[in-house]
Amino acid sequence: MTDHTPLELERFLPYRLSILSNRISQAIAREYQQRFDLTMTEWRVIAVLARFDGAGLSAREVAERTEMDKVAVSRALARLVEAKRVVRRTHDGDKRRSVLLLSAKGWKIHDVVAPLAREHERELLARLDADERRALQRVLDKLAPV
Amino acid sequence: MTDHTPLELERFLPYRLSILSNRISQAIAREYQQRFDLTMTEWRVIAVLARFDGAGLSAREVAERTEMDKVAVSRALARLVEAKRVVRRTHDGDKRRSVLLLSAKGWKIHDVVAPLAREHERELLARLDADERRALQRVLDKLAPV
DNA sequence: ACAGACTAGTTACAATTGAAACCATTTTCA
DNA sequence: TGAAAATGGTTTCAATTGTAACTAGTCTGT
Repeated sequence: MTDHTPLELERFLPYRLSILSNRISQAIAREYQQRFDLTMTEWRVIAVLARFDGAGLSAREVAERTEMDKVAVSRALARLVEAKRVVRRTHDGDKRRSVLLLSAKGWKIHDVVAPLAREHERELLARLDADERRALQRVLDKLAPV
Repeated sequence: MTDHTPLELERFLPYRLSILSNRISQAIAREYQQRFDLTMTEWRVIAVLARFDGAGLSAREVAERTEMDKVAVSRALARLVEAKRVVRRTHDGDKRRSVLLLSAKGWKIHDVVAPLAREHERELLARLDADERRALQRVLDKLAPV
């Protein structure tokens, strides 16, 4: 008799995390997707460019920061530049590298979506008490160190 | 002067969850994908069929339980049935519905992958102390109620 | 009994994605 | 120096996925 002990999916951590994460990302994405015709990948690119404002990140750095692969980033950037949401110049001193900055248009989107995303996060966290919030933060630090 | 307060991605909950969840799922998936030529979708189908052993779930019920959409499930099932890892019969009394059961082959895979997945989970949770584990559980219950 | 609404599941087609190959440039080091 | 390796980024092609439309079967209300 072999051991058929099944996975209790509804308690299995990787599964629950995946469900939770999908639900949350989807909820936020729905809003900005139709409102700005923005994919999640594109939004993340905008978010890092805003976060490292003035740094003139390269595509590779954006990829690192977002943990997305470079092809995805390259494509997102192509669309963003095309839509004039991001300005792309060439690095002086290294002609391979691009220098990326949000345009006014890009900032405008950021300034709407970022508060919206924060609001969403706040609503989520409101379901937890202070202890639980702290614990969650600590757990994330331990499980997914940057 | 507009408010450019950027999102601090590295502290933003939805983002962190998404990174964490992807890392974990990928880590487990890598193992069974090459070892059994099994996609994540297929593995989840196997997992629920194992979990509700004997119930003879329909495709729709599998879709509900896995929170995947019915087309994805339909395709996963097509491959699983083709590979004789799942047996599909027709429900008596409702010829639309299928009745799904793991075959011996399917169980064999389950009996390797399930412990492997559990082991992975255990390693993850080992990084947390008892309090943190409890807190995580509670937080998940609150944020993603079944 | 049977028309219309509904449900289970599949198929077809377009859009998205992933892997590998690719180009241009820069770095390394013999 | 300059040949080989490495890096930033894009392109290409195939595989995966999402949406909508579809088939087949069941249920509902008259």
